[in-house]
Amino acid sequence: MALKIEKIDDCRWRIIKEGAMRTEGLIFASEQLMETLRHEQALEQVRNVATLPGIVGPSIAMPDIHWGYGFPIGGVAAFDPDEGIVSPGGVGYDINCGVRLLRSALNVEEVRPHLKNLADTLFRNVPAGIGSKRRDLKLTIAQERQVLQQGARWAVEHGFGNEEDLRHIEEGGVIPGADPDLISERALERGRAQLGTLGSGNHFLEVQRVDQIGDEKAAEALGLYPGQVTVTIHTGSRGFGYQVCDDYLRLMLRASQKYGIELPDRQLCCAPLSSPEGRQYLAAMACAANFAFANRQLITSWVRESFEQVFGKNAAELRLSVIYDVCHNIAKMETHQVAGRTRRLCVHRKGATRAFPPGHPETPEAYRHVGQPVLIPGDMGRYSYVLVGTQGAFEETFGSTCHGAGRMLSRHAAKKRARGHNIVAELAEQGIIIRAAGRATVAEEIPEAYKDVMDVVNVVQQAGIGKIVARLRPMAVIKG
DNA sequence: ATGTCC
Repeated sequence: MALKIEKIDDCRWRIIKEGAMRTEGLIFASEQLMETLRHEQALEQVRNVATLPGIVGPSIAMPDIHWGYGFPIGGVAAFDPDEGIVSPGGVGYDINCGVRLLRSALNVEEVRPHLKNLADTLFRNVPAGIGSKRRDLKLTIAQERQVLQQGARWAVEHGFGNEEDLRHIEEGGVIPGADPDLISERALERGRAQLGTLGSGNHFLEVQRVDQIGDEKAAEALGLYPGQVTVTIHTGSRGFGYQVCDDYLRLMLRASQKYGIELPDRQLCCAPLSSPEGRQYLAAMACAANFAFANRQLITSWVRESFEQVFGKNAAELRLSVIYDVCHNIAKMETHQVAGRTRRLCVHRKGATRAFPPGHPETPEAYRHVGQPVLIPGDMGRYSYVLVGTQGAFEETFGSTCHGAGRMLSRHAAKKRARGHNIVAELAEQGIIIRAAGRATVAEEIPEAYKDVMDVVNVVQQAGIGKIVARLRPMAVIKG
């Protein structure tokens, strides 16, 4: 059935409510981005999400939306705790995939002469690639269970980082209510040697330089200035989160039947938030989210160590501090204002980033006057963006915004496009050093496979659901 | 995204 789509304004479109839809769809896109989306399955997925029980407000799509498992990637949907549901497909396989940004006291001129050495050292110290493991940190199951409950705090308490880091992570780096008893043996076994590894696909570790400032006041609050060197870590919960998602999809298929939930697509399988199955998923999901927070915290520690080795400077001189760490694949109970009423809601963000406004109590004190930092990676050839959350996002999108450039070519199409090209050499000509575990991953990740992230963040800023603070250019990229 | 199918 063809979707009925109408233009609201220069950056908003509505999927008109009809049939089994309980609410309308709201798409953030420019005219130009909408042209690329119009025939995408992803928009049907926005419509499908709108049929789910207890949805509050519209089924939302960000400008970087693309097709995902059940729910679109780049989607936001909020559900009432009594009438609504929670769905693993609304979070994604990589639970708490997220981005962490570190600033440094180094500038581009100081780093450039050591860049090759830095890339090699980072590549050696942070395992990358599918199935990558750390032989030096293989946890016992008992230790792993602690990680699942304590998240980034576990890493800090074991000598990897400091209390200051924890204050600059969404939720302080630990989601409450995690219950390791709800995790399968298989998930525990897969996760055991993967803590502190980067993974594959679009995950990366990048040394960058601050290229442009969009908002002086916010940049100053975040400690960013032109020519400064930063580091971005983009990874999630690895095979652990994948296995948790897989395990719970099975449970949710049964639960959907048990509670008589009609699904336009089996991949939307879910359970009422008020049911034992719904609560179990949230408690298991919290374990995977905490695994990912610990993962990014450990990698941060090895990034610091790598810089110390390469530059022969100590931590106090390098000042590699965490600006922020934010999730873009998660479902969380949050407090929002809906039609003038304060409500607790379960907000699913799948390929969407929390973007809380200035003054929000959950924004770290150092940033409270400017808004919560929002980290938007682009492709490895162009740039990434730092934004802050806005009141507009809080009112219109449950405090959410986009999460990246958005894939334009499938992985298969990207590999075809990359044929006959030496991507690593071509990027080296532009002064960007790539160190990758596998050639295939680099081909899948060619810059042309992605939309220009600038187009995406411009829509977000124009719509008022995010404010651009700075643009970051890649210098060295570690890939899976 | 993912020991890319236990």
